[in-house]
Amino acid sequence: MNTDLYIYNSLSRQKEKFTPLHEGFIGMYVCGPTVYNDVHLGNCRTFMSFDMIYRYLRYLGYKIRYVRNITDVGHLLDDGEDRMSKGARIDNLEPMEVAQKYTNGFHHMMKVFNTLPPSIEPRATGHILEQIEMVQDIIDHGYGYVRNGSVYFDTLKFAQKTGEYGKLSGRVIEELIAESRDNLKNQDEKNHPSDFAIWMKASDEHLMKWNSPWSVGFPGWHLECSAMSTKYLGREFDIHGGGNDLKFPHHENEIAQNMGACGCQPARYWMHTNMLLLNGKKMSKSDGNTISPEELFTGNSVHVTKGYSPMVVRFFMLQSHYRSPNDLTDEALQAAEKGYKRLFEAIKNLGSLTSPTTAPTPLDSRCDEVIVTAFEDMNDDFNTPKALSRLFELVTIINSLKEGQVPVSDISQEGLERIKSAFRTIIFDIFGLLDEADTDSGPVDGLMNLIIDLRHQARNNKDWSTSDKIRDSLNELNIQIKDGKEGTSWGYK
RNA sequence: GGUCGGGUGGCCGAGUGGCUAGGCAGAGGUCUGCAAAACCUCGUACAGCGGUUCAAAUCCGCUUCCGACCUCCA
Repeated sequence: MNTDLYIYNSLSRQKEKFTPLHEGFIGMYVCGPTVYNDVHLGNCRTFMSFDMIYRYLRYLGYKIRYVRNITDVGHLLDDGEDRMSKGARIDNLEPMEVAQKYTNGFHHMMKVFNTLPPSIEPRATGHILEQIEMVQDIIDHGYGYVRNGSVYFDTLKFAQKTGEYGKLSGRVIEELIAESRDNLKNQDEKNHPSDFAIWMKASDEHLMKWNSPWSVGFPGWHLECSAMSTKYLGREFDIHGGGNDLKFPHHENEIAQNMGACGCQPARYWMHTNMLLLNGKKMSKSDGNTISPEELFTGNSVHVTKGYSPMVVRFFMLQSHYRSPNDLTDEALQAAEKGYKRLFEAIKNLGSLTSPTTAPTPLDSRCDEVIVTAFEDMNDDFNTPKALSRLFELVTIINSLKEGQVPVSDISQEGLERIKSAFRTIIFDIFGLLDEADTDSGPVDGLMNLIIDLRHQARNNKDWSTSDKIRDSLNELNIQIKDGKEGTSWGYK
């Protein structure tokens, strides 16, 4: 078995063997949400992807410091207004009240999707000092200049000296230079159009502002990630992640800031998740092509015919690779829902299986091979759809054993235990799925056993009208009766 | 316009020079009192046009369509 992990590195545009900076330890930084609005479903995909990655790295035995920030300042709109301030103005709230409200909502949604909390979740407003220090470092190294109280990053100088600007996003600095010839005159304070603010002087009516050596103002958006990743993970760390729409300018500028301040490329592996589409198009509020997590759960949207549970959504996302675009459609969700239920039904069946066989069997080796392959798929840049397909190969075997199409003695008890263990590890620990049907407690099981028993008696008496009435009435209640070789079981449809 | 990534069967979605992806839907069958469930079998596929090759969905070129970024965005 190939136990090396390969990760697609956006910087090199190829899969690379993963080697951490410090053996056994991983530092991972993921760009978190801007908390000025309810969390976007596409955002959820990104964080679920990195949750799966975090979980898999943990499974591999690494000790991980997973840092995911909360952006609560510095994110400018077209008109120059800060997102937080705008949210505050609209809702008539303190900026921090807005941040708290949507942070709470974000945390709730992350919990609903069963993502693990990061090790550290720093806020931009809690790290103003670190950001000011970084601006100073950048100025000291000659890559920042001050204009009217604002500080800009000198991309041209940085590009010429290091040759690094544009590497991640594929931008060519010569083109940026060429562009500048036309635009230079219109540039207010900047030397070059691609220069970006690392500190901005605040206007009087600006709500969120701090003292600095240059002005009363606020940090540029790209700066927080540079400052906080450096603070918690060091100048160099292993993995930096985010949505691929952040590649430029955000991540490109982050690299420039880190290099400008400390002289080194911050992350060894840059990982980018792809977009979530809705009906083949990008989600967009303005043209109505959008759906919120809540609407998806309740079915209260023109885009879906019914609600889909958080775990079905998570399963749906696992069915595509994190680097591929994923098209959310009602039909695809229905398919995912059935697949999810089939998988968890098999897990239930697996739990009830025991075998009298003690010696290894051919079926044992076949299953072992499938399991090994599933982990190899995960080692190949976290290929969850492929690993999932292996699991479904086992689902068929499990069901055959359960229903007697294949004698249970064909597999050994130890072989069964290995499948159980692999399922636990992959489905629950790595994929982060939960059994949503597993909420029954109290009298329901007892009642169902009683009903099934009565139906069994009716069937023995060939009283088909009674037995069918029980079956059909339960069916109307969304309870499905399953007559198997080993007796009758039931489940929610 | 520039940069990057895509177009795979009815739907979603892996694969990336010769070898079954998988899920859902469909057809036939086994089982069943009848069904359902489960299992078995089956089908149609690689956007189009050229080229390279013994061999291409996979590599190259062109065309076309879609998405992301270039301006706030996961």
